[in-house]
Amino acid sequence: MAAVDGEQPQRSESNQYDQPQYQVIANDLRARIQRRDLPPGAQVPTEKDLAAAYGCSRNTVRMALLALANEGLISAGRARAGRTVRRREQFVLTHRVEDQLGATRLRGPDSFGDQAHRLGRAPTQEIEVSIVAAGPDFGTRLEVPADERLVVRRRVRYLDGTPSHLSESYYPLVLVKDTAVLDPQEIVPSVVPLLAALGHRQVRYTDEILTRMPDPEEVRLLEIGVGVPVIEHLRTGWSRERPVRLTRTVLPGDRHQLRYELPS
Amino acid sequence: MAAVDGEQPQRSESNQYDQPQYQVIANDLRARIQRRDLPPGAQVPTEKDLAAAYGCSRNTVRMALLALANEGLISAGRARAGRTVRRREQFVLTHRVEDQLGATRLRGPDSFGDQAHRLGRAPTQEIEVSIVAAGPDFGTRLEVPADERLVVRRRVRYLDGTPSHLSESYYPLVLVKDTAVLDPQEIVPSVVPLLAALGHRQVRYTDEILTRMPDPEEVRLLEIGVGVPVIEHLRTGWSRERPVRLTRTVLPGDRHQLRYELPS
DNA sequence: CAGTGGTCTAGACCACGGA
DNA sequence: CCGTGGTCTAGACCACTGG
Repeated sequence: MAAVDGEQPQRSESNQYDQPQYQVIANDLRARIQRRDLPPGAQVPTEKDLAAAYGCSRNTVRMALLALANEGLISAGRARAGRTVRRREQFVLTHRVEDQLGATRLRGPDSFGDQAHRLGRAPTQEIEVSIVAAGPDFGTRLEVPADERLVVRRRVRYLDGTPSHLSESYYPLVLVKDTAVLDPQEIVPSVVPLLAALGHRQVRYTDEILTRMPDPEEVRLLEIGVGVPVIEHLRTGWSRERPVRLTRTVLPGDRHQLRYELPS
Repeated sequence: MAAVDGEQPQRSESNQYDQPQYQVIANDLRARIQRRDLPPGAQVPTEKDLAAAYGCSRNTVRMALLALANEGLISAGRARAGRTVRRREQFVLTHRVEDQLGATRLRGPDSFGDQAHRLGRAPTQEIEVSIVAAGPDFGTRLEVPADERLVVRRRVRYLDGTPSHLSESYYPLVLVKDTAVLDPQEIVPSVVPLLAALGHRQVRYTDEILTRMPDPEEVRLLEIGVGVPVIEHLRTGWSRERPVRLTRTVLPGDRHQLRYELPS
């Protein structure tokens, strides 16, 4: 069945709807996964076997498998271990916002440690503090010029040694100069009361939530699999006068969800 | 440079960090895009030209380009039109939640029409009503058995004729039997006051936000490009006694974001 | 060590869309 | 029309990993 000479590579053979063969294979495998014929954790047949089963070349099978991997349904192969059907949401970390009974008790993504402990998992983190120019995106949100200097506290958080998520907080340098914010240590209880003591009490905030595919840096830092998107969560905190902090959290989509609990 | 006989396919030639060639090419192109050497909307060089430029086969170039497409950075090719650098967020639809000054004025994703008009764009929708079994996921959230029957109002919304997003609302059939909820028309002002009139006033709700890659059905319905993840937004509405509604919204990640504005 | 998936080649034909 | 990307083949070598 080569593309040699006068032999068309069977379009419309078992394929009345003129779909490429690799998509037919992908659809078939996808259906087998969804009807639990191939349950989560199961071995996907080897590329060679699939090629034999569907009567096509290994590359065609690979196109199907890569498509499924990009949909997040199966893992990439690891040599002798082969591919497996991906397990759904092993450890979902919930980022909760509550507003209970008039008492505005709000817990944001920073309750990470609490939740980890409640799940019986050991949270660790690496903190890195630096000073950067705001740039257009962050400058707009913090209402400062693009060349304004910001303190950024970047943390990679881990659960039981496995990367969980990335969280960066930005503060205008003028607001936090000569404070513990510049110290690359955990600030207890958190930066919010520290800002309040400096006269910048946070009275409201805005959350923006987007999704996109991770960049290679994030893939490396957070050990994100093929076909797994991330949630980007931007929280801008405001005092009565101005925005005082911006937190950017990047969450691998297969291990996290956000949750808001609110009165109607 | 084939894999013929005694000739290793140049590992470690211009490549001291032992990265596959297609990743080197992808990294190079990614850098050119990020530094606006290839600005949004620009033509990506043809596969043939890239193969010549990098001295490799077209398939290797294709692997690099497919990787970039899966990251959402470039479009798929359309014959003579070639590939282009994808434009960022053409029309971002904001789903806002506000809670202002004690007066709990909350606007959810259902303010779609309002926002569309404010943006000067024409919203349309297709509504489809059916009755389904709850299943485990929806059953748990609505606190009903998995075989409980639910009314589902499914709508595909469009802006200026272009698919915007998918929104499905689920109601236990026993709560809404013989009401307008079963009528596949827009309910004015909305279902929430209708439920309230039936004795199921919504007093709080829970939002769950996840991200994943779209399934082929969603790709087709919403015309989602390669490498674009979706946001799945689940809102469970509660009366004083029980959950009364569940809304599931699927938003293509390249055209939407969620936004919450809350007091601290 | 045997076999897996990852990478890569050098071809081929096709549908499609811009000029 | 002609060149583009989409699909497909039939090979090859390699790194890695499980038994």
